[in-house]
Amino acid sequence: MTEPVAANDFIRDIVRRDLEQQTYGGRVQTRFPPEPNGYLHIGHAKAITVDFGTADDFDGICNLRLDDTNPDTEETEFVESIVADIEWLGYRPAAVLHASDYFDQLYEWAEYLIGKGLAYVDDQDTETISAQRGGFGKPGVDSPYRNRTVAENLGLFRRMRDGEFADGEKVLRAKIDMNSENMALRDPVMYRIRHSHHFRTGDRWCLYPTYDWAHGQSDAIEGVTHSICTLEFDTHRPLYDWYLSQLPLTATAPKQIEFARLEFTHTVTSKRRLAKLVADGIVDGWDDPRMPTLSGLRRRGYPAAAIRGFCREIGTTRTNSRQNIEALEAYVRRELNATAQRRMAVLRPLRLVIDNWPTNADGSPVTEYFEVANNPENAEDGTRQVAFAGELWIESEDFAEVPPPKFFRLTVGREVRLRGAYLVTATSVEKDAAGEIVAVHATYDPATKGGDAPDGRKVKSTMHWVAAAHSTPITVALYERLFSAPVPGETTGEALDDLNPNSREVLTDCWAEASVAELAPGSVVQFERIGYFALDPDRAGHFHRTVGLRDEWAAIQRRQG
RNA sequence: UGGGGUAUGGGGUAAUUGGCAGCCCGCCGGAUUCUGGUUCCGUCAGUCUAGGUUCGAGUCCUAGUACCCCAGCCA
Repeated sequence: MTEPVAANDFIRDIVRRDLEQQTYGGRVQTRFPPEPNGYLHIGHAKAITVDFGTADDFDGICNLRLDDTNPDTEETEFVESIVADIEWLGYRPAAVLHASDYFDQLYEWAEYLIGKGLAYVDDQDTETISAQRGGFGKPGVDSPYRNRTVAENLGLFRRMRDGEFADGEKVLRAKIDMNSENMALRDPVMYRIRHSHHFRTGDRWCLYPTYDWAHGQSDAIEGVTHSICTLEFDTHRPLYDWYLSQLPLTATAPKQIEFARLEFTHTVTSKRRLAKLVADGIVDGWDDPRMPTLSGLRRRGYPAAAIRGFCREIGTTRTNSRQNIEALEAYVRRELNATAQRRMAVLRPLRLVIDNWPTNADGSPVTEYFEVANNPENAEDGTRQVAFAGELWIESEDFAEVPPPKFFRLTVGREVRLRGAYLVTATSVEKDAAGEIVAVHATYDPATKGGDAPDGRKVKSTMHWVAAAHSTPITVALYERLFSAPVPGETTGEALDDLNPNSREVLTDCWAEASVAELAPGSVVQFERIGYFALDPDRAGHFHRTVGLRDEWAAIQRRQG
């Protein structure tokens, strides 16, 4: 699939203008700044394509910066997965950096602000500070500690750093405006005391900067020009700018730009809630193929190019929206149709017996081999040999004793094509004591070898099949969507109660043509007329359903009610 | 409740900055097809509301409405 040209969006307009006006001396630098407290998900894919894509388009650079300012939630495991997922998506950071690299500089700047009388140590607890902050439309009140002297603040702040106080006993606050209509400006907390082990800095610090105090300053230290983030930080921009304007910076300060995050129907994209699915054992881990994490989608066979193409396609805006998950799936199909090899497999087998199939001199059934294209969309993928014999498996839904309207497939008296092999006509059904069909009997027309009738007669259906004696058993995890509701638990924030009980369904009595044994682990194939399936990297013969084919027959049945 | 942000077909997203509302997905219909897949052609359908300015408004003005974000020592 050719990658579409990058959309013209408002972020690129801003960058273009800064380039024209030489705001940053012709430089463009962005950053992708996830907190390493979970795995990256499809929502992050959007941010990644925007951050890296914008830099790429203007010959700039984009760093990965792990925003590791909260030691209680962050782990090395998450850093490693983040690095791997970005690479898988097709981007390479100019550098892998950490906010914790700047703890010393941040501390120094905090003392600088204290020196300017712009920060103070507050002895009150969270609840008190929160109450004093006021509310929407209600002004805050000054902390009784707001007017401590510089010397006193400095002394206290150093003692905070030196570990003389317990968690929560004191905080450092910026002295801005307790009456601001922007809540972010009502003396925000810059540092809190946490006697916690940090996965990188260990026990060196018991003082940790908050997001607001760390983020813009980290951008400035790295030389970021355009700091692209999501919409919820919009009201933080004045604070972002305030900090930078108070510091002794020599270069032009970076610019925060916000855009709408990516959300999907039927999909949770909140790290907190994804973490809960993992913790509750509802999924097998962050990379469970049903998860919307990049590692989950990868295991499930979603091509990175499809995700990239989708993110480009939907553009970058400030409008909150929710994408239909089907739209992403359409991109996956488009990509896979061009790249996935075709194989035949039968998921719900029904025995088809060709009564006039010849036997060898010794009485054993004849085996015939047909050459079948690996991908009709791409001749370079070549062909393979598929065995055919008188006992076959066909899809049970491809036979109907009493055919419904518009049913083109096999029924007694009807001729259909077995793909690449012969035209066959069903003659009778065989039932067990309970009346269930256990086999269908048919005759084949030897003149239709390869699937074409010399007299030019047409059949309405071409079906897939597997020769019983030349097939290999496989298991297939269907992975219907994890949430049946379009917007799972959005209003309550907790409700994961619309979990789809069928999301884990695994079919075991499945047969595929023998050649699937040669498939590379992790590769994605199209089982013809069924869908795309990814071979599990660690379990031979186990397939994850990536996405189904567009299903015209299902649509017809729906229309018929 | 104060502030900030956003509104274009069923879902997304454009519109040369006041000049024919375009594109993608979907839906529906048709053609092709050894996958009821793919491909191709076609149809349906939109500027949040009410006023105003203008030869002309998605775009400008006025007044409303709806939705999202902010009162963590999370990010």
